[in-house]
Amino acid sequence: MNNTSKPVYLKLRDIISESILDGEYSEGDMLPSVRAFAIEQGANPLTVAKAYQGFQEDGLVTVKRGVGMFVASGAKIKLRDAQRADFIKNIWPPVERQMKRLNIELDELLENEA
Amino acid sequence: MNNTSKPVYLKLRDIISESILDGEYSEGDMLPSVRAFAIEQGANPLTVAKAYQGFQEDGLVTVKRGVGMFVASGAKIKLRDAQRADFIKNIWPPVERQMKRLNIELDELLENEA
DNA sequence: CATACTGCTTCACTGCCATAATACAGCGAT
DNA sequence: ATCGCTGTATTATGGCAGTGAAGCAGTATG
Repeated sequence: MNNTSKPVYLKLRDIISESILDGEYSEGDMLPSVRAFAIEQGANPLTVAKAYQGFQEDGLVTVKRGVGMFVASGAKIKLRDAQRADFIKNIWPPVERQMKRLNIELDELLENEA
Repeated sequence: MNNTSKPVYLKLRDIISESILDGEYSEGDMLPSVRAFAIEQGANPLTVAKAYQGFQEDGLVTVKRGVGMFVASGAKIKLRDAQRADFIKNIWPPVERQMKRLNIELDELLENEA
């Protein structure tokens, strides 16, 4: 949703997600280390670790202790499916409800970008 | 623990908004008192007051101290326009971005409800 | 004035987020 | 084995948001 009023570790998680979905990090690639990513994003290493933690719990990254964290096999599809399901179940319904309440048509939303 | 991911005072705010937009409370009508609405919604009076507070700051309700809170003149249109603007500016863009990223077509969203 | 409603203010508790300073543990190259 | 990287655990602290209890303040009515 809004990236401005969101906890840092969730924003970091979104950045990783998008990087994987967009192919910036392919399966088997090593993700930035917690320390490197922390410096890059101006965050605390522990906050980055907290963001990474969710991915390993979901099996999207595998940890080689002492080496680094790597994008797991099938992570891209798995991530895509999970986000699609979440979007359809949790994101879209309130959006559609709001559109109906405010009489917003899809046309006026799609015109705004060529 | 927190099955309700959204703060109570924001949910209350949404309820008020919808009631005004749907015409349940017309302009000049008195809104439920903080205590009455608190009991009705199973919330704390202070939480209700906090929800109401945002509306008076936006000039959508006028306060007659010691009497009650009343829907301001032009509140419905004002509220509708504000929510439309917010939707188009803040809500829709990330939704659309996510749809593109996940290759979600509008068709599969609109089919689910006939 | 007394009563009963109204909104609102103050103080405090709780939980979550982010940060910090260490310290520990695993791996690879020199 | 040592050095330098990797992730992880511990404990503590500051800040902030959400909620709640009690009481203060304004208004209408009799």
